[in-house]
Amino acid sequence: MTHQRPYHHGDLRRAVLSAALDVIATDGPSALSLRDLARRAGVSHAAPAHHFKDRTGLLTAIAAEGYALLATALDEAKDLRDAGVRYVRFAREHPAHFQVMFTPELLRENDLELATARALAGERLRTAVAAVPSSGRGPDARLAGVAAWSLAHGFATLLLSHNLDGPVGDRDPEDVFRALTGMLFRSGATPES
Amino acid sequence: MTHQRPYHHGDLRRAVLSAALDVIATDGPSALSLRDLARRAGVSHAAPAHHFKDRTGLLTAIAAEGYALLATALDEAKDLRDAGVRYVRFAREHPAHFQVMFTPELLRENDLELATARALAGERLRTAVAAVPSSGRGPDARLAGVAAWSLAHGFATLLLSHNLDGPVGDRDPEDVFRALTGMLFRSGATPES
DNA sequence: GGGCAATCTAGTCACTGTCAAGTTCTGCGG
DNA sequence: CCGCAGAACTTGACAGTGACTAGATTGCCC
Repeated sequence: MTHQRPYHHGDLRRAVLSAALDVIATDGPSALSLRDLARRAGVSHAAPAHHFKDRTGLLTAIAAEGYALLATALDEAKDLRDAGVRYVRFAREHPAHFQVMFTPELLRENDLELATARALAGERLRTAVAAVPSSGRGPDARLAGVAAWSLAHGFATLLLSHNLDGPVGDRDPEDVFRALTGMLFRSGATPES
Repeated sequence: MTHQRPYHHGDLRRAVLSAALDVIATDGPSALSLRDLARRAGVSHAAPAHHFKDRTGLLTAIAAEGYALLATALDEAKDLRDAGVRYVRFAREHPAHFQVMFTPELLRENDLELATARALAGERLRTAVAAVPSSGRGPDARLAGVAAWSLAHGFATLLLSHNLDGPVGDRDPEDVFRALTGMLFRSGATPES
């Protein structure tokens, strides 16, 4: 596969992508520089633009890849709680993807690959919600989906932004999340006007 | 009437801040340019740097202001659900603040003003959680707080990233959120539409 | 008034994304 | 095996950016 490459890199697209994921995970998307990525790959400054049209194209590709990864992760979920756990795990294992996926102003929203990947992930989410018997497909099956998604998404987001470092401490975040869902969905949960 | 633009702007700090909020709300923090803000204020390109040391300083000031606004909003909350509603309302009314507040890599974390404002907002959140009688101050009062925060934060975040445009439709997001909490924290009170 | 610090201007430097045009390699039909 | 179309990459240029500096202007307080 890869051997000597004086001129052609071999798999520049993948190299740039993974370098970008590193940068985003540590310093955020705004610290991303195409020239820096090119430097890391040992390639001229304009080479990445050939694979991803521009900066937005690179980020869009990352988001699409993220939605695809999320879809496969949710695919194997046993029930809704497991789907939530997998959602949180995905955010922790792929923080760069996660961050970019939910920052629409960085993406080319009309990109085909992005749209299909996102649609697939949304489908997976919806089936996980529909698997809960009590929610049925009533008018508030949607509401249940929004509730579950909000909880998982909020937890993941706060986790990544280091806002739960205190409360969670050194416990396994997935365990904490499981405890959360057990608390909310048990009958006779904490009443509240 | 004001005659020709004087040498001194008058309130450049406020002008730059509000222009920055406009830009961030529509195009995100990465689209923010100090030079552009200076241009909008009709001032030389280096003028903003005198008020906010650098780009990071500007964003840090915005985040601090955001935490202060959030603290006062939560201050008047009647109960935990109301606090959640106010949290969502804050995110919708101050999307730029909200976005910057939870993007730590854009901020100067050791800034004093930021730290105190954040601490105050956190205090308000904690008292709102503690006001729920059954949660008491047991070992999972923390857990309840994380649950409530995650739900509200996730809902707000998904809302701002236009991921709930479908499910929520044209309903008032605050009403939807109220319905959510009624669903999760089931009690004697029937969830309203 | 006189001085002084806050405020703003003007110029520079290194860096960035993007474009256009050139160069080198690869795959493929003949 | 050849040759050539095009993909992959380079090179060079341009405008815009953040950060820094030195200097100009102004309001303000004694």
